[in-house]
Amino acid sequence: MEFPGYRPLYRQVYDIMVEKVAKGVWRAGESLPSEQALARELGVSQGTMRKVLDAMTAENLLERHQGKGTFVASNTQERSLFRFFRMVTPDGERVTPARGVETVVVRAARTIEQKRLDLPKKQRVIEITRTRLLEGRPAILETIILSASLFQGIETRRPLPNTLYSLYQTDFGINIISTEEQLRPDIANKDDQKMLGAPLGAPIQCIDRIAKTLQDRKVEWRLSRIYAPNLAYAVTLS
Amino acid sequence: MEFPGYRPLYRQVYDIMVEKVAKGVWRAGESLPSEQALARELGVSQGTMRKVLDAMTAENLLERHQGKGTFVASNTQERSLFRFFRMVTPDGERVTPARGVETVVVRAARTIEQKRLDLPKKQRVIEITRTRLLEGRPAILETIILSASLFQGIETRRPLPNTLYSLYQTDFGINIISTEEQLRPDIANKDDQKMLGAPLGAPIQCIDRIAKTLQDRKVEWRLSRIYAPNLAYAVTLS
DNA sequence: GAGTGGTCTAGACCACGCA
DNA sequence: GCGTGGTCTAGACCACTCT
Repeated sequence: MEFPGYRPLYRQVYDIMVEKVAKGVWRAGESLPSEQALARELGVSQGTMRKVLDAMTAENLLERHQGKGTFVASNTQERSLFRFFRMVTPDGERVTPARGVETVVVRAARTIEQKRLDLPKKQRVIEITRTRLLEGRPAILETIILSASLFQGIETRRPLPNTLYSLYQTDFGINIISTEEQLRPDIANKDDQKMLGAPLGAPIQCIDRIAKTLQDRKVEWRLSRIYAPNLAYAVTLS
Repeated sequence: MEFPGYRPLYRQVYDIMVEKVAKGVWRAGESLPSEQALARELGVSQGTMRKVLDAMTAENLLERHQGKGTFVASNTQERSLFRFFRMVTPDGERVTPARGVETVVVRAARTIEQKRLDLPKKQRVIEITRTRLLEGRPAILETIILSASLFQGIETRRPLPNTLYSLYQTDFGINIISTEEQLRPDIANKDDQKMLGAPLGAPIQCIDRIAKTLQDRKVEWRLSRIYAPNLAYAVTLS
């Protein structure tokens, strides 16, 4: 690993600004000072400041609106769904899930969970198991693992909202900005039959997702089993 | 639909440059004139030209290298695979497919094909059916539909390369820059059993892909059936 | 009209690749 | 040492929003 002997100014400013946003110097949805003010504050030109703010906007970290100002991006419910929930009808229209039943337990972390979430040893985790409805029918069986120390008290919030990521942000200061997903096909087992009404042996889409914060910290591991014969998982690669 | 009464200069320059790249004014892999030269040629400042070139770089249309120049992005085989082929091992390591058997036919387009590829009526299509190997085993069964007029003569090129997108680019001047995919789980049928050695009823990942050019023209429709028990389809959302 | 982000320019200097 | 892209600045003007 070569350490860069040269660090552009805008890179340094970028790191400072990301740090500030991550630390919550400004709340989600709140407006930042103007370009001018920030540039003065950090002792750089307005052009350099702009480069930084534009970069952060491109990464969905900030939102800028001409005439209004620069705002910390907020995972509103719709936006959060729109970004990370990818199921569509054959026509390409997005569907949105509704809440089903849920159970929450706090327990010791298993080895695999420690590994997937980079948890320290002896860490406790929160396990959320829930179903979600698509088109009025139970269609998704989800197991969600969270670090108990990061999400202290989430087990007492019942019922949980449908879009957990906005809850993470508003109540725990944790802003999910990217996810890594792996998809595998599977066939319905007895659990799927019981919870989703899927015939044994029916095709199931399994999604294994790790959700990460700004600083690339892995904070949620989610396993979803989806039985939705008429829907597909849509993604655009470019 | 409001028509924008105001068109920034860099937008106009962007459109001109994209048009030039699309028309093949410079070949894939070739270098463009320098920022300075292009700016002079189009009568804008170097800063504006830079903004355009940077935007095109961000869209994988150009590549820029300090000290060397600006180049038309080329879908080299590895790059093309890296971008659009998403299968990974449980550890997250990418696997690359190898060529299997293939058949090519030219025939009249079906209604569904006309619709998916926005083809004019009476258009003929080329249908490529092939298998691809993963880890030495037949694992992917693919049906590829192309407009016969765009890819005239491709049916005589046997064997076809593993990475079709570089062939489209080098021999037909068609540069795939984005794809829209829909994933659905399915269970193995007799074809899958025969061609891939999948047990009847085994889980199969189906991918329905439309590939698009720079101008958002839909040029390829590809249906893949994947039987790969130890692999997953990986994607990062951000 | 005041304040914000958005565009555009001109010019200086830096880092990199290559001959 | 030259030419390339990469960084940084200072300043002008434009478009949008709100009051």
